[in-house]
Amino acid sequence: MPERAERLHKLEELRKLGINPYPAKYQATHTAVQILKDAEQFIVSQEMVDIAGRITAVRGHGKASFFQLSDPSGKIQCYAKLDIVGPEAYQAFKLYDIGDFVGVQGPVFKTHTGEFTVQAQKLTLLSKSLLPLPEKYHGLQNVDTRFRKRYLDLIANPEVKELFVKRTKFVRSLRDFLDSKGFMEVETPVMELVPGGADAQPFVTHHNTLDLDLFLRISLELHLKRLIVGGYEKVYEIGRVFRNEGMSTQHLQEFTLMEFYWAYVDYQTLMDFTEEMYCHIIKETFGTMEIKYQDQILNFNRPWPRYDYRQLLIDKAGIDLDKFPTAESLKPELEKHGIKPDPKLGRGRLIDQLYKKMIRPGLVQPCFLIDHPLDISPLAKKHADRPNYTQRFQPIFAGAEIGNAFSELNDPLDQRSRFEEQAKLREKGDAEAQMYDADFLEALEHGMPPCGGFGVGIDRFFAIVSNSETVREVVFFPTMKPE
RNA sequence: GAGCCAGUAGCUCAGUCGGUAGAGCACCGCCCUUUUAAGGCGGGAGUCAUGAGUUCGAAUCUCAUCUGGCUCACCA
Repeated sequence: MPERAERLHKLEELRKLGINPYPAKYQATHTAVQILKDAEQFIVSQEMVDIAGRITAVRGHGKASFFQLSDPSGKIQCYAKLDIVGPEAYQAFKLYDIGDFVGVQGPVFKTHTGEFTVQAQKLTLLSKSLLPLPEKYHGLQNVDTRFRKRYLDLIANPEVKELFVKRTKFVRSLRDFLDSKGFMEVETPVMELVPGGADAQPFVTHHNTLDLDLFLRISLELHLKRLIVGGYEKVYEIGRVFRNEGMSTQHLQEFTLMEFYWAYVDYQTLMDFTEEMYCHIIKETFGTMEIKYQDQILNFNRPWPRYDYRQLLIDKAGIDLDKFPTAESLKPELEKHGIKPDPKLGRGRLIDQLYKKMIRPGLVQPCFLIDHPLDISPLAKKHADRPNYTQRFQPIFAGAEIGNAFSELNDPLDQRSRFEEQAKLREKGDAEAQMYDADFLEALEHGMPPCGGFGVGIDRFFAIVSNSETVREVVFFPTMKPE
């Protein structure tokens, strides 16, 4: 690595000049953007400014040099001139590299070509870098390297840095919204004896002292409902969950889920609330309700249409679920549409396959899918007058389910029989059927008030509304195989 | 998990028919005191992803492996 050796040599040279290449602190007075915003005033007042940042470009001219300093606010040009900084400081400056952190103190001026520039009177090395940065013009393109060394991506590609600022804003506006509506943010265990609340395979870990296998949670649901049993009426959690499944542009091994539970309301109230919440955070984050996604515009303005699950399958696929009460009776319908049904799977999964193939891709503009079949909703309350359907909805846009909610099942005996049904599916080979959680059933038997519950994967939601190609783009360090 | 594509200097990329490994940026030396991807002259820098094979000779052809991307299938 010849460049590294060269920089190590410079490091020694700097030390010989009596310069500490790694000082502990620096007190800047301004950011790049602050200076640029009021540059005319700074020129008139000749006030000294002081900024700290990383050198990201150098344009040398012998006894004077322009260089670009980048800080989190943006970048600004600086000028180091032998006559002004003095021979020792200029000699040291020649040993600086692109990538080094420096502090620059001096007045602001305007160059012949009209660029506001800090005229360095004092230069302070704040950290010497030993490895070169990616190229200044093309940046860092290699996706593998961008994800493995995200810090280089953030340095080289400003739009990536901006994307993550947006993500933070997005999550904060979600949190602010829920707080403003009187919800309490809580934290519940990541390691569980029984992972529940979703159809997914868990990661397993081991507790040495107890000699006990534990699962990483796949959802937040069952613990949050225990808190509703405990007497809270409005709780939410934003937390990481883990699913041991395939990798793709739409799936992560760990992702951030938000779930909230609200006592005494049903899914209808939740649906209005969700519409309001989504519109709020989109407006707060992006300042508009019309979001570009690939070659389309998603229009989030309310109200969003609400489509009945059964009716939609009738309209779009010509299949009335009520006429196919068993898995066996439904299989020919799947085959008719070119789906070959897995013999291990139950009626619910078959319905799900049908929906994913026939319905979901066509749902581009924001809408709600409502009243899902019982078979695919093991934790949702039934409709009193239609026991094969549940009080459930999913917000959908860009052909993806961005959220899931229902009137929570609080009948402990019904919940017990649903778990038993899931257990049978597991025995038949459905690895993603839900596990029997006796502790949760006991909690329900102590009484849970009627309650609406909602969950959404933050990463996918944000990936779509930020027009990101993949969900991995909106996570700093997506899981990668070792090189 | 299946198919297709890619991997060459720190970065972005060329590399023809199999014949000594190339450019720009970055880095080093010299020149240059208002540049904007600064400029000029010169220079250093490589296990061509890895491992086998074919060949007098392989970045190039063959096979296997690794990593990534895209498409498809399944999970938010």
